[in-house]
Amino acid sequence: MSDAVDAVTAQWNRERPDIDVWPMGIVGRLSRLSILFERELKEFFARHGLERFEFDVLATLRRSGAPYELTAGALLKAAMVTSGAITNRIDRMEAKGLVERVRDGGDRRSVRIRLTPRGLEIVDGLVGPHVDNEARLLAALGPAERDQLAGLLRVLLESMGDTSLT
Amino acid sequence: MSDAVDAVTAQWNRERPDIDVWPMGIVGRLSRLSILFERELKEFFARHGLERFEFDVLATLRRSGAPYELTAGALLKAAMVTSGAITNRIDRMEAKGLVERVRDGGDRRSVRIRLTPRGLEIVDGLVGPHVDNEARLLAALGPAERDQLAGLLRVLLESMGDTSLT
DNA sequence: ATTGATAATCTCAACGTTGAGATGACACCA
DNA sequence: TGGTGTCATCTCAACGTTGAGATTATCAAT
Repeated sequence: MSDAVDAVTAQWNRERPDIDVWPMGIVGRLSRLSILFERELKEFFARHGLERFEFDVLATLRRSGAPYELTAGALLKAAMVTSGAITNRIDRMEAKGLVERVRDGGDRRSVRIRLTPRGLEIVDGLVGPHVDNEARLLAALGPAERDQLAGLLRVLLESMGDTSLT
Repeated sequence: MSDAVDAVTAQWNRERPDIDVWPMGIVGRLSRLSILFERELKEFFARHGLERFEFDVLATLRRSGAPYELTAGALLKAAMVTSGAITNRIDRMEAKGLVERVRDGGDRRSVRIRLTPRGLEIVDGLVGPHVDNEARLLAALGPAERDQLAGLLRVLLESMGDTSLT
């Protein structure tokens, strides 16, 4: 079988046989898959009345454990967005009652973002279905292939310096 | 070794041991890698005076072969963006003299976007270095691992229906 | 020929992100 | 205690994309 990227590399081989474009076989597929997955996830969360980024923030807070709060800085690192984006996201989620800003701590520069009872309830009810949905997207792979793929991606992520989030 | 996603799954296992979050090991890494790669590519093209999307359009036209022209529809499918985005991109690239719109064909609804001599020269000089740059990002993988990874990603891309571009 | 359905592109307002800079707070050293 | 550098967050204008609708063209059936 062949996919869209096979067509791309075949074209390059015909037009520029002097160049071995093998890296596109990985980078290109990674990029396209990421877009397609993102679309599916967006659709899934929309069906449950949530924006993609909202679940992302809720899940980051939830998995950090009680009392379910993190600084804005920790959230922006986890989401890989800029500080402006996180401020905006928290503003909107605070207005919807999903999280709240807490400012009592020792360092008054930092803000702690805390899950509200409503936010906790929503994320706890949705993690399971979300994982099931992701599993559906990966159904084409067998158990051994999943482990293999995860392992190869881990090697790359490490080589890019993507370690820890705290 | 471990990466940021290992930290995420470890947190979930502690907080919600009832849920097996293995799909995150793939979807999460794919997403993060895609963002990191995108940043690197953006930086690379900036060093060569190009926007990321500009190279994308130039390369799509170049690899289609002489006379290096495609419809706007073909370009938006290849780039996976909406029609509004492609119109905007072509507008700006036309203003910079990288491509030109040609409207003579049989179907007067469609517009053919053609590489200008300048656009052709730029893309032909940059494909090689671009591929080298991508290879650098993948240097952590050995030859056999690359093939394995490309193959696994192809399976997923096919299962998502991502075939052909024409 | 006329109608209706589909297709390809363009238009444009709404939206979210980026990136640079402002603000306020902390830490260290003199 | 004053000064300097760094840090965490917020502010905001610029920018690009989305998504819906408008426009113009083609095709099939009658």
